[in-house]
Amino acid sequence: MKATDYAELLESHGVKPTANRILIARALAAKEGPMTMKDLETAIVSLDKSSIFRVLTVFREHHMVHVIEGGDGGVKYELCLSHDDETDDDEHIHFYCERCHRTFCLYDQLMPEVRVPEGFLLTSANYILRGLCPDCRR
Amino acid sequence: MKATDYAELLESHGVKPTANRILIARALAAKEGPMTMKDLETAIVSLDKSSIFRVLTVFREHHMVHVIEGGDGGVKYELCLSHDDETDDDEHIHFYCERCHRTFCLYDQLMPEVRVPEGFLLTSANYILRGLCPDCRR
DNA sequence: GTTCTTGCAAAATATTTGCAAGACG
DNA sequence: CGTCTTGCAAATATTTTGCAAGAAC
Repeated sequence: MKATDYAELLESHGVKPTANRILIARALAAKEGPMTMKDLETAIVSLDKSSIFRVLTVFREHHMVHVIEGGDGGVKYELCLSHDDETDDDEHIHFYCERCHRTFCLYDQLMPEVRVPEGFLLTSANYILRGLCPDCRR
Repeated sequence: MKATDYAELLESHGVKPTANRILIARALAAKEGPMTMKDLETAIVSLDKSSIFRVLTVFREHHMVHVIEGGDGGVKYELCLSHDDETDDDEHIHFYCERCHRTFCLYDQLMPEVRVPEGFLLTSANYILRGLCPDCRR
């Protein structure tokens, strides 16, 4: 993907495409699987963590990223490739390995449909499995 | 539930039933919905947070509690009423309200079955929905 | 006495904000 | 100019550990 494509992705979510935001979107896209803030700090040394934090806050508000939690207490972010500014779609299940602390995307396992009780408004969901990955299991 | 019942619950998970552990199990059972460490610190002023932390660590290791994440980055704990020392069962879905920050238990929505890829070993799961609760929606 | 548990203090992490300077239009 | 964004520093919040005293067996 080119920088201009990221600019378009940002705009389609109603986010002004600044240089830093494109950088961060790019870094998120480059990595297979979700990233923590620390991952991003390591991947983009030129940016301060507060800048990363604030960009991620904007991304969250505009549903540019999926927020993944449930592994080890930390929050992870994954670029959302759909263009919806209101809700998170294209979400999938993750698997967190309790030994090596990696998070795997189970792309083919979409969020199971659930019945939300009367009156609740659903905007996003987070389904994470925990256990041991093939490498750590043996 | 009486204190002796909690002692039994602890023992059935292979945890020695000390006074503090029973206190914490009791506090977890008393509250509708999962609790954060802070909730527990507030509920049991007589205990130091490090003690609570370590008790929760023991509980986790012995699958005495479900670890709920995915609301606001914080970790929440919920007493696990089954007696299995190896895996978490009786898990259900939660709903986190992004405005009032409460977490609701959807007791009737059990964890949807998912197909775990070859080689992965599943020990627990965490499915949390996010959005607005009936009170905050209006 | 040996081992496990607890409380206090403090370290280590992680998240979030204030503020002034800079970029953008 | 006026508004939005950024970087640096610093404040908060949270989780985790060291260690000595106490309890359990």
